[in-house]
Amino acid sequence: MPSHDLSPPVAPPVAPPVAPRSARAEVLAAAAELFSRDGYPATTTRAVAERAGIRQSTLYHHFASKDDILATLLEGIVAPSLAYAQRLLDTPDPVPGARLWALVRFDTELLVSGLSNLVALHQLPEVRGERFAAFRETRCRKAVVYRELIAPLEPLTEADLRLRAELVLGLVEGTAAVARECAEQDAAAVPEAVADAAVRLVAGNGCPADRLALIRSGARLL
Amino acid sequence: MPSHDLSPPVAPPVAPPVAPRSARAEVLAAAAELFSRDGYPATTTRAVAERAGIRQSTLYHHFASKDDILATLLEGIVAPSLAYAQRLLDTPDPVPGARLWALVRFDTELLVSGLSNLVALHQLPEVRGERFAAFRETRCRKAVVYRELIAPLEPLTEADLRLRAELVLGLVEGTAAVARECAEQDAAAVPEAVADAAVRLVAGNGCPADRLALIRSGARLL
DNA sequence: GTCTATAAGCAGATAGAC
DNA sequence: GTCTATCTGCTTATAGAC
Repeated sequence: MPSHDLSPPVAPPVAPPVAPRSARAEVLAAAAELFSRDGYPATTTRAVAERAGIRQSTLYHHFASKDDILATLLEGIVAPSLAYAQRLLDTPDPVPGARLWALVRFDTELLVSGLSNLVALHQLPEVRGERFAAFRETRCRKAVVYRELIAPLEPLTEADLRLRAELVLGLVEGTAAVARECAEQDAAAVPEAVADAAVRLVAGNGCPADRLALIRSGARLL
Repeated sequence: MPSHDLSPPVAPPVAPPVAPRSARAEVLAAAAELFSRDGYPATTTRAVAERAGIRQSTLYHHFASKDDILATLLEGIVAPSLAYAQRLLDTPDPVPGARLWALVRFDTELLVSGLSNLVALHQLPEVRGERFAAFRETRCRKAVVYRELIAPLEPLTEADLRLRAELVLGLVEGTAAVARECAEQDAAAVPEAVADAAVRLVAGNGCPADRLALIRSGARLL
């Protein structure tokens, strides 16, 4: 006898509209929000658990420690940035400065999109530990990419090149926190403004508006 | 009988070569160092007291709370910056951009001279409390000064002006932490490099090297 | 003003039942 | 995998002698 009437008359359950995040993902999301808002040391594992809808002790089935949560978060956030940066290195510059513009825009967008304070953590004392070596390593590689993108644009000594790359990084990271405050502003405009500023900052002989427009259009090809 | 042989044959004790800092000053110095190095929440009052050469409980004879120490520190650091900024506002620009250059240089020097992380604290969650309202207020006034120094340099909309001022602030604050890492670099050169970068960043039509040299020399008159 | 002693609470992490 | 219960240690801050 066919069992066709045992099959449900309605459509079988499909994925709910909101993705059914695993408990682990729920914890990461909660931690990202709280670490950003209140800072890492000030956020208790109890608060993270509560927001994730589980008990404090259950955290330790998914993560070895509080540090482990932070490290996972940081690595996951920095990874796309580095991937994009590496891709840019393999692409020729359509217009001189276009790749730099694109990378700064990408990074700033990453930072302002909800996790600004989190990425700003790279300069926090907590991240000095062994557990975060991989994260710091990634940040160093970012600095190298910036140097390689800037080098063809300006005749600079090695020291000046390093310095200017660090200035761009400082601008990106320093602006992230700032951007959150000015929520009044069109938040979408901030990453592009930072990218413009970075290009002007790097250009020793100035970067007039028309050349900047050229760079912007070149960056759209990347 | 004269007691002349009771008086010491050597010179009477004079003030020791290192200034005899009061206990309060000692605490502030210790806290500045530790808050900068390890972060505010991670620094215990015990550690501050130990470094200051007193017991933990004795702190509370000089300060009402741990927050009180931080607030005192922050206000003391930001005050000279604001004083200098206000003075600049009362002085005409010898060369367009000279005042901006001078202020950025001053602020960056303040930040890199040992207390970088401390000033970077302004964007930390801890400083959101009522106790730190005065500090936040000061920072806002700094932003206003930057706007007023930038406004005469470029024809900008109100929104763009605000944005560019925030970018300069972000650059200054973001670079501070960075500068510490590159101790290899001539640390003295960093503030001037940041000032150069700020001027280039602001200039919409570019700032060639010769004009920058002019600005630098103009800033020396301030 | 500095000390000893201690209060009162909360942190991160673990044990073990279900 | 999630829970309840709890351990252990450390935190800021206070009380009160000297």
